Amino acid sequence: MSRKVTSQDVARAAGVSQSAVSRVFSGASASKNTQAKVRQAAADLGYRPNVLARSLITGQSKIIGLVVAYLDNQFYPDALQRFSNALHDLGYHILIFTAKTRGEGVDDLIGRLLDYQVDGIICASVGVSDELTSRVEAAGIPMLLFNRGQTGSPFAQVTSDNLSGSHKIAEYLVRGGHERFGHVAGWLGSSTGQQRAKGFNQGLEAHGAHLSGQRDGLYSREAAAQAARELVEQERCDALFVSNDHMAFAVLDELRVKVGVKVPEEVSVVGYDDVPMAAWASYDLTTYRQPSNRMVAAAVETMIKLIAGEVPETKEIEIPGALIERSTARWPKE
Amino acid sequence: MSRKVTSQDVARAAGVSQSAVSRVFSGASASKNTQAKVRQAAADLGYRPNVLARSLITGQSKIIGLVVAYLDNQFYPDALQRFSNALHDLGYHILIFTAKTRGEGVDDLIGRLLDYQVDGIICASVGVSDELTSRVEAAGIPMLLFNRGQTGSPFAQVTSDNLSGSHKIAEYLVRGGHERFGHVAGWLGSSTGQQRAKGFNQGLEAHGAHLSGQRDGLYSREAAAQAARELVEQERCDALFVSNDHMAFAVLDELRVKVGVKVPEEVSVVGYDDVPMAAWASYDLTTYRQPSNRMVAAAVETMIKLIAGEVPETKEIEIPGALIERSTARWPKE
DNA sequence: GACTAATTTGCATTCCTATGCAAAATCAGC
DNA sequence: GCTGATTTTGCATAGGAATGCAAATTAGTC
Repeated sequence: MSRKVTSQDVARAAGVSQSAVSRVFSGASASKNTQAKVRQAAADLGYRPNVLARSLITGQSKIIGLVVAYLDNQFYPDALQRFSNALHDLGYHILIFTAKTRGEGVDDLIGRLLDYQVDGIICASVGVSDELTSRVEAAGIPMLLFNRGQTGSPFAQVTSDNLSGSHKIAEYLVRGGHERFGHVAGWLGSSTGQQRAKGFNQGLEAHGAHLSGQRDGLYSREAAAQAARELVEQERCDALFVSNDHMAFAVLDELRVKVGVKVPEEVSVVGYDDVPMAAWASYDLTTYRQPSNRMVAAAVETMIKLIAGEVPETKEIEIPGALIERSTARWPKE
Repeated sequence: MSRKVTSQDVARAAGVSQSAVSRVFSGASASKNTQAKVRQAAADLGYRPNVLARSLITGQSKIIGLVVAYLDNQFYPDALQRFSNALHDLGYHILIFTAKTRGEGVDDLIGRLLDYQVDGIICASVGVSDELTSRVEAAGIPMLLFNRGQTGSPFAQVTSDNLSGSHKIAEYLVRGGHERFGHVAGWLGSSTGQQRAKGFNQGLEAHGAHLSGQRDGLYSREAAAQAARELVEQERCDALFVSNDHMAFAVLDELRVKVGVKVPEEVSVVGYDDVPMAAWASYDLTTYRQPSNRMVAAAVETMIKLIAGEVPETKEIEIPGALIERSTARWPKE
């Protein structure tokens, strides 16, 4: 409709030059007088600076690309919300891309992100191919992996203490007096999945126990439910560590309702993440908390530094979590 | 790092003019020969058009602003995912804004959206003030309300059949042989909340029943749980309609675990939305399906039309849902 | 009031791509 | 091979805002 109002229009109305208008809105020096005139004229005309034009010249779009998968896992909408708030407070905005759950097509997504001259890219739980890695590096765009590591990757990463966390879970289950331990892993093609499996294993060994069975739950409800059933029925496990809460809920549904075993009397189940839903009375899931607030804060802080060209002291940030005792696993008797 | 590769660079490398490069990438006419040369040079240099510069001149940013609240209600991440996929397929991208759960500050958000020259704005479950309405209208940016109506609003809107849906729920509960009906409303300051309350009421009346009590659940778990408890303990309701699944889960948790009543033997609970979680075995919630796939499809289609300057035949689109019988409400005996 | 230092201002240019226009090249037809 | 029609190409400019530079204005000092 009404043609766009430009800084030219404001300049004319205020009786100053276009540069003056620009200076007022970009916070550069300007006299009180000009400030007032320009602000007034801008308000009258309904002028707002065109961010796209601005970024063309400053080279800063103030846009962060966020690639996210697994939105059905409550951990991610929750993190998204936090990212959104934190970044908006810093004047950044989020261009969002949802990746297919298994990471194909990510390369294409990121190409499109680069087209938008994003100032940085955050990949939540999404891996990046080598080819893409070099393209992003060549473009000189900071990138950060969230809740996902990648060995040999040049990018920053923020995760929880997957290794020690699952170690502690193993310990907890051993102390709970269980006998046969099973693990419903996250997708073992992901570093996070691998780390948690490794930590759990090491934790068991460290306490003289061992794994009776492990299945890949692929971060999917169906696969996890199936895996749990097998571990209980075939391997006769009485303690299950499920690699994230999202799958753990499926496991609980399967065991309680379909298989018909009592949790935790017959089988203990421990998750990982402590998403809000884990505290809901119907599940009341014993789990390991990934502090998403602190993870997001760290990720944002790091990203801002990277954008500013600083080299953060440490590229791989690990936020410590904590075991949350609830009612799906037998409590150790002290 | 390496300075950005521009169309100039490609032109030089390919031995053609900058305009030629532009034409190749924007699909305008160009000879086979030039096409090949340019494509080759672009590939060598790793050139990709700068979308921001392009949109500056075309006036189309290919960005859609999406304002979303209540991300803890699974309905919205789910919808977000669908929006993302649908819009990406059409070459659009999403700038996402999360609104505080009660809608203050939305005006500010949308101002920032406008700064980015978005081609359109979708507000999911978020109301818009009158002042903002006129600003958006003045800017000539198409806007669409998703899962939220607004009387007298000039904007397009896509909702489910809230009125007839909750009417059917009332009917279902009456036929189930219940005696005292309670309603845990959505936030009654929202049109959706009002409509569902109204439909439920009318449905009861139409079958000779009436409402024994209603509380505002404010779309929050805590408020809903409290409301349900009151309706059961004080109003002795044996049938509850909860205005969305998100609250219904809280109600089930409260009633089963905290209050200790049997669902559906003592109290029936029906939700609204049919989010994926409603089908999970632990809840197995009887509810009314809002077909988010069709709602999103309709929203996207309408938005594209609006952007193209077409006037859609109908501004208020209502997608019919369906009652999903599960196990939290007594089944009517035919 | 004169003279220097410090601010403020405007001019002109830049960021990168798309596009109207005119010139150049290609094609078609005889 | 020539003419006219059509396509391809390059030139120049636009789109909106930021910024280096120099000119103009103001403030500061004695």
